[in-house]
Amino acid sequence: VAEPAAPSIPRKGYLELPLLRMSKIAALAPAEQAAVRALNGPRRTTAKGSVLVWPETSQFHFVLDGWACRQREIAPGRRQLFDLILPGDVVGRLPDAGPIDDSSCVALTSVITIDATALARRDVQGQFVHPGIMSALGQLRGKVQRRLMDHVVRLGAHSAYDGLAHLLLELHERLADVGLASSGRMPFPLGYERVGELLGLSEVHVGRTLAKLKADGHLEIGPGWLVLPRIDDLARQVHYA
Amino acid sequence: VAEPAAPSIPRKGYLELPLLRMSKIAALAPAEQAAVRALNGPRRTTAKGSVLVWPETSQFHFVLDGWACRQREIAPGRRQLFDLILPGDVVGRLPDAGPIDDSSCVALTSVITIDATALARRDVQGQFVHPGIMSALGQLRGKVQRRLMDHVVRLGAHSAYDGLAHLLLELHERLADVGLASSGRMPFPLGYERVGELLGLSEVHVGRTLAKLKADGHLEIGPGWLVLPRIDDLARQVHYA
DNA sequence: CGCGGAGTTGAGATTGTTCAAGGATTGTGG
DNA sequence: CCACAATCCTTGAACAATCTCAACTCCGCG
Repeated sequence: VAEPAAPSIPRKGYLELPLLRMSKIAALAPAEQAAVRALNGPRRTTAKGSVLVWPETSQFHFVLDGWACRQREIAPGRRQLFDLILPGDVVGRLPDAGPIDDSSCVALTSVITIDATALARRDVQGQFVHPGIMSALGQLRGKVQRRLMDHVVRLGAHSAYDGLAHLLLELHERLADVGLASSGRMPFPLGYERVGELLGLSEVHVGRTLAKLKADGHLEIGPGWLVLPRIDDLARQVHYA
Repeated sequence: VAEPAAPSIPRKGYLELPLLRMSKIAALAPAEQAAVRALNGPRRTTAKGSVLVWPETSQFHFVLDGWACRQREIAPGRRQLFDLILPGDVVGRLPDAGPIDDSSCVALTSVITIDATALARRDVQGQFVHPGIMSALGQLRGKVQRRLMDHVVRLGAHSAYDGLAHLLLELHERLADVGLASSGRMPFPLGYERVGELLGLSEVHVGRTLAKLKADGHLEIGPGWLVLPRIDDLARQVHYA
């Protein structure tokens, strides 16, 4: 039952993803849009399972393709995932970084990033050359914290069923923001064990709960993708957003 | 079995608490310490159960006495607590506030606060008059995010027993920082239902789990206070930071 | 063809919840 | 000083959610 994945973005259009992400927050000036599109540093590929690292000289990066996560190792082989990092997201040490920006960032699939430090350039007065971009980046950091709070609610106050539904709905929303998901269909490259590490559930129970979602007609799933066929119903049912 | 609570702070010494909190992060200049001690605005008392609010003109406040929390209402009568706010902590809208700074802040006991906006004063060049204080406040905001991450770990990766132990150890550490706890003894004005709302547990299970901690010789508890008699053992046992 | 990873299924153990009732403590008014 | 209500803690028993272990399937890949 192989279905096509979500719309794929041509390699040369990758930079549209962070642009879309930022534009969802505030309109960028044409010059700022051009500055993003003009990024032409080397693209760095991080293999699935590896920690994302960058040279000391760089401050932050855009994720152009692939999924990663923020996580903490609790014990050998046991970890808690805090947040997922999706195509179009920003990683690195923004000015005023918080602890979450410093937590280790691990590739869950093969991940392509590009250095975006150039966008933080300042003029001779010390003002940002692209204030709109810097403001958008600051608000993106705010969204990370907001998601962390949502995650606490999922873990503390939701059943496995509701928490899983919330997670999928949140991911759909984030992917839709950058054009990678629409009308319930989205890429989904995570194994059940990773989902379990996000939600504090065992791999087996993730499988059973997903099966329940399927049985309720709320989910179709295949290798690397999934569909929420009645996404509005589901959102209402679990009181999403 | 009434035991004395933790050392009480005389009313006129309340401002030492935020001072201690900030000093744990970075040494403040003598002038900055004096500026904190010189705060003399009216003290505002918020009744247990009420939301903490402040006039529009003020930016942030010190909590001088009492416990409060960050929380979100999930459904009527159902809420998730994100973090506790203890004496000496800062609340309000710092510059660069994140979503958690905006979340509703509810008094869990009677709470006394004082306006500290004056400390954010700037000179004619636009520089902060008390840069050490502002830097400390920024790092305190970072600690909030760090605690939010710890909370995710407690909720997602810990058993009730371990999570509860972690919570008590964290509170002891924070209270000890401002001189309100030492060698395992600390004030503890929370009911079990509140603890349950923090940890995503039912009130009944909180009671049973605390009983288990008592049975293991790790906890003595009374009205408004508790003792962790073998705090180092406990910290080791549950792998506390 | 065989192998390994990922998903599924079943059975039993554990953990945590719910409901309900009983005891202790505290504050209040008579 | 006592009676009363309110609140919080404790306990028991039945139930539900989730975990663990283990076996089995399915599929992609060398």
